[in-house]
Amino acid sequence: MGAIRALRGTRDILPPEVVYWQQVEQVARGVFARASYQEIRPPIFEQTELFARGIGEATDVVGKEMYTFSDRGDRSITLRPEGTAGVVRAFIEQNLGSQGNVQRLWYTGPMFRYERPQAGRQRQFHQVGAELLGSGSPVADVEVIALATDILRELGLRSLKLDLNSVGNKGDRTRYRQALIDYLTPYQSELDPDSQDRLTRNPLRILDSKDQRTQEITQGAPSILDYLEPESQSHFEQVQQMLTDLDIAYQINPRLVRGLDYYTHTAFEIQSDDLGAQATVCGGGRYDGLVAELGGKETPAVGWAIGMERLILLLQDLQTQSPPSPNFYLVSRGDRAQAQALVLAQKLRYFGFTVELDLSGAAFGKQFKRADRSGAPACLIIGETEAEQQQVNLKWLTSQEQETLTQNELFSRLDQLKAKIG
RNA sequence: GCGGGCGUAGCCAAGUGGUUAAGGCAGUGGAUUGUGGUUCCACCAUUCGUGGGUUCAAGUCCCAUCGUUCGCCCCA
Repeated sequence: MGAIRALRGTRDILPPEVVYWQQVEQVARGVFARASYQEIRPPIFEQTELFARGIGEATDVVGKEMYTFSDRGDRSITLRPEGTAGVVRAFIEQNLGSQGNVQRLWYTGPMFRYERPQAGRQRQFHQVGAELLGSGSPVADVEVIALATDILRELGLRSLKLDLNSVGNKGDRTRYRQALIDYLTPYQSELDPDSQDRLTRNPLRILDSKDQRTQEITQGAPSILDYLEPESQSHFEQVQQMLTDLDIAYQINPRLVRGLDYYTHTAFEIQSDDLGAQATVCGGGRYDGLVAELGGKETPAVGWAIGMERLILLLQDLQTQSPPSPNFYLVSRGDRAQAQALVLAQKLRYFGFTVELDLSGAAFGKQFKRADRSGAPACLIIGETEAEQQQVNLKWLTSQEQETLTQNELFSRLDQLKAKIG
């Protein structure tokens, strides 16, 4: 009947689900705070150029998934498809690295990609991300990976696996790329069509093709790990050693390739078997070239992003959370009584209680039913009689005990009630 | 962008071409006109996502479209 619906790939996150989102945000905030990471909030849209240059013109994200439009001033604008480019732009523009010091930043918010929606994949989706700018040390890589594993572990998620790889520096990758092309070319006609396409454009991505024949062929392909310069190799080895020191389990996956062009050296993904095709909960790595690519000083950096929707799917399987119950449910009937109930509610709130006010004016029986459902341990009742006498009935919903006091008496006992309600 | 499944009330659903579209949860009213969590009764879809078609007859078959879901793709 002409009702307007949410756009495809967007959805309303309703209060029962928001509880999980708040849980994730709270845990993430705590982990970040303890590691001295500070929150940054860059804009949701940026010049298209930022993403084109940062993520890479040849990537699918830039090539066919961005929400790009012209604004009224004829600027080409893009809704951010990921968080790193905006953070790096801010880092450069605001001179956050001016003293050569390390910046530890985190962010959360919506991202936008024009894709076919499926479970764990929306057009508007949300990420929490961490970025450590200004350190090329393998310690930084591991610090950052540990943030992600800490958040996931604190949320109670087990049975996630961490895949680790090194994609080396630019030179390493150029040499490996050539080796891979040399290896694959004789098999060209046997590869799946997508992979044939990539052979010249982006051969590394052929490694994570799901096509069976392509997988068989790549089984015998050279490994990037054999093409790392000694320095890259040493970096990778130190990362592994430190992960082991921290008891963070990982497996090396030389076929792990990230889809965004800016990654160098360490690349990692955290995956779950319970998410179907969209198994990656967290992905990230080192991106030493990006700051310079976007016009800043040469600055090493490493970071990751967690997909909130996917994480919350896992969390909902694991535990049940309900929206919080109020301390008091306020039952009232009649104009004067309702007005007094409102005043009472406010005073209780100022004292720190959570209070839900029944606005229905319905029969007491109905209001009690709702009081019960609200989960409040106690309700306060003001009817015509109480209103006249400035009284209130305090009823404990568990024991059915009820007493009548004056409203002033109630206020004088708030400390005592606080102790009782907790 | 490609391929398959699905779309019945706020939610979960039965219904496989034949007259009045099960049931449950939630909701509303009442038994109980100022006291809940149990119980009982009543009410709650002129209509099956939307539009068209086939048929004497369509929720049921066909086409289109929108949405959703699974896979490809992509990625968090």
